[in-house]
Amino acid sequence: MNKAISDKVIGRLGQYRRLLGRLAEEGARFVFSHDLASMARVTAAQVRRDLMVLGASGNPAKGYSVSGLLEDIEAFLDAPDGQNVALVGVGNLGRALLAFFAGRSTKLRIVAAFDANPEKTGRVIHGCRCYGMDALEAEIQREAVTVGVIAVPADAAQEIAEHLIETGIRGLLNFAPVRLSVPANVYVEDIDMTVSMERVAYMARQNAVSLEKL
Amino acid sequence: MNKAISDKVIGRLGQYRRLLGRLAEEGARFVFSHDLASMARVTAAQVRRDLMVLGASGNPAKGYSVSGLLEDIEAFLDAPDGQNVALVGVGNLGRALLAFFAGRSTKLRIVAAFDANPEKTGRVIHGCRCYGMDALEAEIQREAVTVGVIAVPADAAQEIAEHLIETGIRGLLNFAPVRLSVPANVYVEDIDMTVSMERVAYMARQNAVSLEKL
DNA sequence: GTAACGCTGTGAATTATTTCACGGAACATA
DNA sequence: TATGTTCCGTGAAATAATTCACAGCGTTAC
Repeated sequence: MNKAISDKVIGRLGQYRRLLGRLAEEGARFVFSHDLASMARVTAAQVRRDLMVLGASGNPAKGYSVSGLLEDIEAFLDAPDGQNVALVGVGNLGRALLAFFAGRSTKLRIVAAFDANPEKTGRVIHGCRCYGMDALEAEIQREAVTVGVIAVPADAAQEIAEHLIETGIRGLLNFAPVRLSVPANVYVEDIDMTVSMERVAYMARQNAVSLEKL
Repeated sequence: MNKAISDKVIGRLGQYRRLLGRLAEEGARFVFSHDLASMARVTAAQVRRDLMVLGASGNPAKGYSVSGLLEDIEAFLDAPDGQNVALVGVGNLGRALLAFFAGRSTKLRIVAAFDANPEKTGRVIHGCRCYGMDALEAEIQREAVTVGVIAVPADAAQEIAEHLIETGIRGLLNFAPVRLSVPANVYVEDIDMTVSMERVAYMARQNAVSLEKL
């Protein structure tokens, strides 16, 4: 068995992919680890270590092939046929997410949205059709959805997570400010904007204070 | 000088605060570290270690005082008079953020929003007034804003970050999928939904695969 | 009054993550 | 072909984060 790769590495590989895409557009054929590193704000050693998991290898004189790396990262991160995503909660945030992800990637597609409010049912928002909560299981199975995005109020999130897990979903992106309780074989990534905002505020204050000390 | 506290600890303290608030509403007077731990999905030792930074202390028989801890965390995390926040970018995401944070906290207030599109200027969205980009500096200084939220397209983010930093802001919450280049005394927290989504998709796939191996 | 319990606070150990540092290889130049 | 340069790949070291584990204490029960 291959020794589990940490989520930090996965995240940085995603970063590198984006940067490489930009480089490719600019016509770059090769890139050095320290170039990628400075773009991603990490060290060159970190980049090289991250790329080790791909088995990709570079050339001491020219660096890494931009297109080669892109292919390697894609082969590593993406499912060959892509993965379908379902969004639950079509409020302000849900709609913003639909807009944000609409057409962004062919490998990750938000194929269905669900909302408890029946007024939303049947509408098509940023190319994505809305369903009532009662259609959740059937639609998720029909589309073979593997990832769920939770954009509902905090008090509804746990119930919806359980519902999604019942349908077989094993990955959740959770925007609700609660800690979900899920079985060990389900991966949850929390995007907790409240906590993030508080942290930035705290750190901003520290920086301001430490300046005064100079 | 007090040994810098890691951002992970700050984040968890924010979590604990939210959980304690909920406990207080339910009428709980005392809480054990393992209760808080199971709610926050961390270990009890982790909770106790995090609380050490507050200097707060619990009682071996009753645990920690809920209201006492709340006060201690507040004293630690919040600025006594609160902090003002400015949002740049009033697109789908920006509006969702305004809705999300509207009235949520008296300590962190989004007091102004800015957008390059002149149609937005003058509008009041979820209680927050929109200004043109030319008003940025004056308004930020008038309101003594200390935190900036960047919700603009990737290619505009760096320029706006620089502009915000020029006005004196030392903390940024960045939703644009780019790595900002900022001086060392500015704290940036990235919320990179693309990377998060890709990571969840990858992890979901791993979980699905590891199941097959059983 | 005192014994028993179960928790806190924390030094030490462990684990995870990042960085250092250097041998070896590919290319450029002459 | 030889030589120099620069970077890659990676074991080893360093650092950061988490968990273990236990002494000591407040409470409760008797």
